[in-house]
Amino acid sequence: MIEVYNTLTRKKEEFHPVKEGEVNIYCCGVTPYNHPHIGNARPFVTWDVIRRFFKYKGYKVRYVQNFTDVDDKIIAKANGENSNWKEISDRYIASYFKVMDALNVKRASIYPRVSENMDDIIEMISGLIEKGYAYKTENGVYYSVEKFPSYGKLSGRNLEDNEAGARVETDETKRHPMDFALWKAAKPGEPAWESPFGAGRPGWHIECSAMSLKYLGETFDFHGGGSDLIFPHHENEIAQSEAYLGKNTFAKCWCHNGFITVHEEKMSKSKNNFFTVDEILQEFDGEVVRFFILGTHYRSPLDFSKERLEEARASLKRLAQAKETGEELLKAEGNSGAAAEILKKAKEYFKNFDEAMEDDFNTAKAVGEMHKLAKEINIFAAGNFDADKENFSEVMKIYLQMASILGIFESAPEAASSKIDELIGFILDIRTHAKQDKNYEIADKIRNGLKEIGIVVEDTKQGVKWKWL
RNA sequence: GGCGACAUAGCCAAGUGGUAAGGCCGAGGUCUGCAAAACCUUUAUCCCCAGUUCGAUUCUGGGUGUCGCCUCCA
Repeated sequence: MIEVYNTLTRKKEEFHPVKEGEVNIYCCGVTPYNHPHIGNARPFVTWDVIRRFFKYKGYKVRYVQNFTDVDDKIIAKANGENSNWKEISDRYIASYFKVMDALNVKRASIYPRVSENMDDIIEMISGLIEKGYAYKTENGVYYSVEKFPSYGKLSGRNLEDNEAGARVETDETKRHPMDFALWKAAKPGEPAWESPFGAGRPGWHIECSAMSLKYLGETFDFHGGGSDLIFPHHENEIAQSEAYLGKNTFAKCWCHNGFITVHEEKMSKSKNNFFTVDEILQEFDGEVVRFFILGTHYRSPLDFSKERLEEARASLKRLAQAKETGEELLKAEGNSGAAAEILKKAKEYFKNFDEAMEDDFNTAKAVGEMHKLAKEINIFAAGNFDADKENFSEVMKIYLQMASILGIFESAPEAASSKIDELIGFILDIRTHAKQDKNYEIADKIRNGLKEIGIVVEDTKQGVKWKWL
């Protein structure tokens, strides 16, 4: 039984998939206006492990992560360096992928961008206006929070509380201070798209509602992101989506990770106390950074420092050493040492590991169980120059299964192979979910690209398969 | 001011109504010509007070402290 903490209900809930055998996840991605810092990376490493775990459990996982590629900060940055929003967002999206590859984060099923989903966003805004949840002003289109009675249910606020703390700067054209922009009317020097309510660009929150609906449907299993997104971003997403759909069937479970802090203070771009992943990678392996993040439960705060990273490195090294020791023992001649006892222990530790992961993805405990097995492997290897191969290779399989769920110790071929799997999955996904013919073209493009590097993709009744030429 | 989270060994970090996983550092040891590396052994009564209970670190109430959200933010 998998239990996951739901921010909406403030308790752990039993997981039951919306669709049998599938897990559908939407995680808010980045606004690409800068290189990702370690705090940005946390949710993606977290969800990467969650995805791996569900996959291990036999689920088909569809994971959608957006790029907010049209945004105030991107525009500001572009204007600052005499560039344009597209160039800026492409640059930092590339940087994002580079960093995620270094952290061994698997690619999402799809990375929708605001600029590529404008029609769906506009359609949703139109719907909200028609249903009376939104209104037009000279500045754009606003969502009327007073029309949505359960506004505040995720963050545990009510409109009065918010008013008390509302900032001084108010927009006179809004009906309520908490009303938020769905569409911002075009301004000189800013990119704009045509719409029935005038040229302009989307507000921040509507994109995630529109794109999650488009790629995951009306109800899906998990919606994730950093806990700073609870209010207002996710609160607003709920208001938009549920008002638009006319029912409260949006994300079933809301998951929020804690922050990475520096000297016990939240790391953020505005506080200028951040460390980009790039600069950390100068000194530490991506695997170490990943392991550092997994050493603490995802909902707890995690204080960043060089000392913590060094600790993570030492701890990870111990695990790596045990892997080598075990593998060497397997290669050794002979087949006499009895490994039945250690296999029994390995199974027990794996059960603990699995239960830890089932309990709100407790990676910190899971890592502890892996260490216990590492120690057993070391002790066993010290006393047996020739092991009972059959049982001991089972032990090592269990050990590597733990590693694979955590996403560590993946050799280059394994990583490449898993990347190919992702791409194939992506093709399959497009075929299943595509609305537009254009998407089939993309699938064919990927297929042809793979062929160029020697991989043949075949359609079968069981799905899409691949092999080396 | 409103809402919320957290408080476990030198450091980091799990966890449970019946006397506390794991890691790092330190100490001792094995091995080695010495050293290093590696491995083994070893280190706590859980912020304070009151209550519930046969029994609380774990539940309840109160305090203290730290952090976060309420403004862009993963």
